Amino acid sequence: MQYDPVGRFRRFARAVTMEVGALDTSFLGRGRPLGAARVLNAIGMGRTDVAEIREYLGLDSGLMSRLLRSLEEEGLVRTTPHPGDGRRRVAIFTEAGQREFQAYEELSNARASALLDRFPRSDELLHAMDVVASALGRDRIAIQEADPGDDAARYCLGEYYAELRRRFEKGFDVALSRDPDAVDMVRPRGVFLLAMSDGLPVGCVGLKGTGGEVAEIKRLWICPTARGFGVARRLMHAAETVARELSVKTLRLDTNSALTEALKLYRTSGWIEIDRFNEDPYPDHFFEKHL
Amino acid sequence: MQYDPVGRFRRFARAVTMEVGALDTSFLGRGRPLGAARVLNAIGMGRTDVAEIREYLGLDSGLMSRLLRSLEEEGLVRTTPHPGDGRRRVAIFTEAGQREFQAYEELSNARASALLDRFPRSDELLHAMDVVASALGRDRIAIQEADPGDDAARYCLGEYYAELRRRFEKGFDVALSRDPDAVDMVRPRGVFLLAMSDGLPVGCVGLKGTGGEVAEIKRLWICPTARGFGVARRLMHAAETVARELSVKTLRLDTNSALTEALKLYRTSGWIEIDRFNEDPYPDHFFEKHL
DNA sequence: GAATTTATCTGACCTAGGTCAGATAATATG
DNA sequence: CATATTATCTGACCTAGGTCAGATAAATTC
Repeated sequence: MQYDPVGRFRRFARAVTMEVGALDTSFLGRGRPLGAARVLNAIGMGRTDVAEIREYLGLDSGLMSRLLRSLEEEGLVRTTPHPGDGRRRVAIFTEAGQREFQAYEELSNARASALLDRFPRSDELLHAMDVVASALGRDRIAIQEADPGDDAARYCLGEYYAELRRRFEKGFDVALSRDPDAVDMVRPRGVFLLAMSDGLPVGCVGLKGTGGEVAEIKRLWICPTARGFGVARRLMHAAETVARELSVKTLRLDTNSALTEALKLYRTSGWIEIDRFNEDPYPDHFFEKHL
Repeated sequence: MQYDPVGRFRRFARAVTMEVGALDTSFLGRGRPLGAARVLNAIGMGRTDVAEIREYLGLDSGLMSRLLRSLEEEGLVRTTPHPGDGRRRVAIFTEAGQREFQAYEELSNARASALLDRFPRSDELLHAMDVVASALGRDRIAIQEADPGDDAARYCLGEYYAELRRRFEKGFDVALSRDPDAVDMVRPRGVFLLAMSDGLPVGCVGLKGTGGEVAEIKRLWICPTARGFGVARRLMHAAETVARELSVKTLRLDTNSALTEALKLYRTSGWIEIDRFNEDPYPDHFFEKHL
């Protein structure tokens, strides 16, 4: 039974603006107005180009200029001309700025931690927060290349194997499967792609190359909270683009009929079902696509 | 596997301040500063006492005064002296004010609706929002009396029956159970209590009286998203308080061993297990408490 | 009944945030 | 090369939000 969806959504909005708003305005508390703190934070997040910060924070150029100046006067930031374009400027932290940013980070982490500690069933709460954040941030999910050995990549692979164990009737043991060597999923042989939603990995796919004209798609996984937003399609598309760059002419993949969403995706995006091409015990469907 | 809880929480905070912040500042859009709109909204939510609004919005008395004045000048609000206390003032809507508040409500509803419509699996999203809102709003859950025929009460009872169907081995059919007459759960014979979390009912309990010195506790239910916050204990405590007001000396209840949390609650709050006192097919445990 | 407390109002003042119209210099376009 | 366009900066100006010190009047306490 649905008890007034709009009312429930608005209750949610009220609850978070009360609690989380406090987390946002907590940028106060170090004797600096919110605007300056936000710029400091944007720089800390790796945005150095002034125009980029300005666009990200939605600021007027005049205001932006003044905020940067105040941070410079505090000795937290230095601005230098952009190497390739003399009109632009880039902002970088001084050592004091780096320390100040770290102080904000620790303050934010401590608050978040304290808030989480207050709740029983915090894993359920975190899962709910993931669902909400993935939904609200669906338009900001970005595809990026990663090393298959990175923490984020290993996290995705771990979740992927866990899901196979749950969904395959006989379970899943990665040792029995043909586990591709990591080097086959690193350029120039292949690539490993992650879908990142504001810092959280929510999907992955591997392109396992051989150095020749045939390569294989492996390990396509989307976090349950990020399904339905077209992330799989974007990951596959990005993998195909890399394959073309690496002069691959034919892509192959195998999958299991328990993975119904994946099967549907392959069938609606130009893949053609072919005969079994390996002796892996888990797959029962095989596909091919010419680039 | 937990991928950095604090990071996940902060990702959530960023996502909602982006999306939901827009919903908050949407109080703009009718040519009125946020402060005035928030006061208008507070009045619309039933807060008429000026001091009460001031405290709710956390405003300085000077600012509050000016905001009220501006709403008066717009012809949206009238202030009159408080009937019982000449220092206080109460703010009430004029007809134009009522219309303006309605306009804000419709605007907010439309935005919420549009935002929800963008998502597939919106029931999953709403459930996640309920989990988050219940957790963040746990300190604002209020117990109130209600008529067992109200929408909110019927919603709780419906969820309660659905849960029994799921949890009892043989299912549950309310027609086979001794369904108390509604009048037994209305004063002066008994009472029906709801736990409300910012407008959403998240729990209930019935006190079914006979007019005599013995009464029964029925229909204790807590919404899954609100469990672990002590709501059941508060509901039971409130029901006992009403029972004492109604001169009840002995409380009884029956329950089923599938409802483990309830059993645990009764055993740790002064209830004593007694022999079966009715022929209802579902319960297998019976308790009594002397007030 | 005098002294204190409480709720509201008023005027003076301040800061943060934001807009707008040029100025300046570098780059892109014809 | 002349002419746009772009990124930033500067000064002038404005509004919203908020603080503070009294003023006023009603209620409470002694």
